[in-house]
Amino acid sequence: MARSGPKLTRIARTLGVSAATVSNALSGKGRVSAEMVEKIRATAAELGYVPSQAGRALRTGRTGVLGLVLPDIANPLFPQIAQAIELAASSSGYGVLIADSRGDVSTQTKAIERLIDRDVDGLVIVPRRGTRIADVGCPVAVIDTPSTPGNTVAADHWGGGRQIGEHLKGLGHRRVLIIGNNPASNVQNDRAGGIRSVFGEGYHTDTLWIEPLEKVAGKGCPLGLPEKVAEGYTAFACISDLHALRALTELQRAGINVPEKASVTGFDDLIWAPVITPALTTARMDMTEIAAIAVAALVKAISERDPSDPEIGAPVTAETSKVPMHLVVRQSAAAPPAGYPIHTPITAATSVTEGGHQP
Amino acid sequence: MARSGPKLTRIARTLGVSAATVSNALSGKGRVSAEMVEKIRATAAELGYVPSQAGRALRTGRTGVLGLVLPDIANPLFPQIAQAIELAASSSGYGVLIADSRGDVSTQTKAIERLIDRDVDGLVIVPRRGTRIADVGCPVAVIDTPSTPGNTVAADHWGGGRQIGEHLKGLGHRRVLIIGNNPASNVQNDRAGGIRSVFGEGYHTDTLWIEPLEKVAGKGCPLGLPEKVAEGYTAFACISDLHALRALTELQRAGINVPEKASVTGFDDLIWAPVITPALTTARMDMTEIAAIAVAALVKAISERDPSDPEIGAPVTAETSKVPMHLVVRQSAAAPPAGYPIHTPITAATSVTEGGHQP
DNA sequence: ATCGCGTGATTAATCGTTTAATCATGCGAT
DNA sequence: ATCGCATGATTAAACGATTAATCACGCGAT
Repeated sequence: MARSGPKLTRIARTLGVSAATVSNALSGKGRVSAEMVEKIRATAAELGYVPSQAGRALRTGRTGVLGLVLPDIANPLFPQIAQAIELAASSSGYGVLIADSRGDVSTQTKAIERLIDRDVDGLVIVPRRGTRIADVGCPVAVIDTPSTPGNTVAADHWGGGRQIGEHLKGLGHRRVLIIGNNPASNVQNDRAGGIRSVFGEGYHTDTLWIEPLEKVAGKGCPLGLPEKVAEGYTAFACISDLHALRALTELQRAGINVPEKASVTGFDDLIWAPVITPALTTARMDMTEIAAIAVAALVKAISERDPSDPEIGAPVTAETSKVPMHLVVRQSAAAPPAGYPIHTPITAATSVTEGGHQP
Repeated sequence: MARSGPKLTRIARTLGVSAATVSNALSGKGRVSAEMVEKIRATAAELGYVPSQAGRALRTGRTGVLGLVLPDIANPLFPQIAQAIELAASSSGYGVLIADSRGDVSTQTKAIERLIDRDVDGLVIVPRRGTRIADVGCPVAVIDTPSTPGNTVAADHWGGGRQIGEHLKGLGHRRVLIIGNNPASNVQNDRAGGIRSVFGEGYHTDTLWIEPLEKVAGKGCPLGLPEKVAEGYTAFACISDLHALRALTELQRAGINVPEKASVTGFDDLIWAPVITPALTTARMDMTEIAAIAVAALVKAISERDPSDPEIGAPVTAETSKVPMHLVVRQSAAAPPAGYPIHTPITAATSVTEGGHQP
């Protein structure tokens, strides 16, 4: 779209100088007298001049656009990510081009290619489960989990898991069921691992993976949580608010009140977490921070890229970094019910058996 | 980012022809012999040639990029919209640049400007509540509700409301409470209106707007639904799944089982609607269809735009169209409890006052 | 007086593609 | 034999900005 706005030469002509001078003045690069700069700035503003990205891109090889690739754009966490990235990018003067890589890995690859073909200056990729991003020809920042090797920016999912775990432990829970979707996801594994890590001797944790279960029982099938309660589980630590919601409604439906009879926690602090009853206790990642780091790394890589004419491969990458998660305590997790430790495990942790009695 | 790929001239040189011929062959525009076209196609493919968007954009004034402006990117419906638009756009050869207009109207205006400044060929805008989009200098498709005047593509929210209403009425409900967020939203108003429209004489509906309520009672406050049940309401028709979720958890928590003692319906079919207990009955809009229409209209407007050199104003627009919604029947709505019609309204008006007694 | 140099601004080339205008050529019709 | 014309390909001029190279000029130092 050729914007209506005036061109560079228009300003130049208006002031009787050359286009080069105007360009220099506006970018502060060449040698231009202070007063000239002032005059040019003024008329540029007055005329509402906006440089043509196309012209600039052609000359400089920079489009000022970042690509954002998402594993499944329909992911409920997506809004947070996109919003944060867009904000960070636009305040650094970059635009954000999106691409959905729904479906399999090949779709992800194609999405990346589409973006590259559109000459993005860099990419932010939230990879599909277990995907490793191949070297594309431009700077890439991957948002996944710190345990993923290489150029990754991520929330400290493991640490978040620990926080949830500590919280539950502090409340007095000894038997907790971790509920996740798929163990192939690095993020989910880290979260689950973090939770498990705080429950040592004398405690018991088990993990329920939904996807495999649904393979046999059908999509949207009951998770069998009331039975778990009967088995002595008092807390359900879900790897995502989505699962927490599912668990919570299933329990309440069965007359098992949350948090009186069972505690439920989530992850991500999705938009509805605060408004359900009981409001959900969860762990949130600091997307603003993550996005800021990812974009900053990208911008840095992009600007450093220029000198190296030979753009062979050289997928400049963001540094690895780890952003802490925040525990959001609300009402869905509380102390386990009074007469609870009927089913305490016998084995390894005898101590356990002792510890968890009486009201 | 100057892609590694070969330039147009590279192909030209390889075959010993001029760049113009290659361009013509690839675009099928000028006069090129069939065999030449074939040869050029072949080597282009072989060399992995991808045209430079920058070069093309500069010459043609077309960037091949559409802008997507969202009222609140954090809106849970956003993923569906973005995904659908991206798909439609990319299969028409367009890229999608996003901009978040969170916050007030002025932010929305700025977001639009940012996009325009980046030379998008067209815009898809999901406006903030009650916003009217000013004439920007490029084709615009607005996704809102059919009752919004001018160039709009939208789901038939009113019709969706009617479907929900009919469903509830068919189930035997006579007193239904409509729950929405804010009456200033065209979409919400239409949905509510559609629901109301099916309940005539002998029925009673009332509407609860959450936002005003929270102004005084605080965010996340209880909606007081158990009291409403006591007043004789048997169905809660929520304007969004978000509200439905809130209603459902509040009711279940109070021991009012859904759908046995009260029915709950939503709108939008958000991702978790099928997995909660009971699974949510809701009305879904056909985003794929809506996106396809919006993008098609935009693409048409863009291509027709060229001849008209004078690009003064002329905000070419999408035609108004209305896409039907789909009722998704699941478990959260059923017939009202047996001994229920104690409180059946007598006359339209008085009924209200009377209606609200006895448990 | 001249050389050198710093300053402020201009020239001109370039990025890669498109496209109107031009040119060369061969062939059928007058 | 020549004119006209269709065909196939080439030339060259944009598009709008950036930037290396160049230029004009005045001033202080030799």
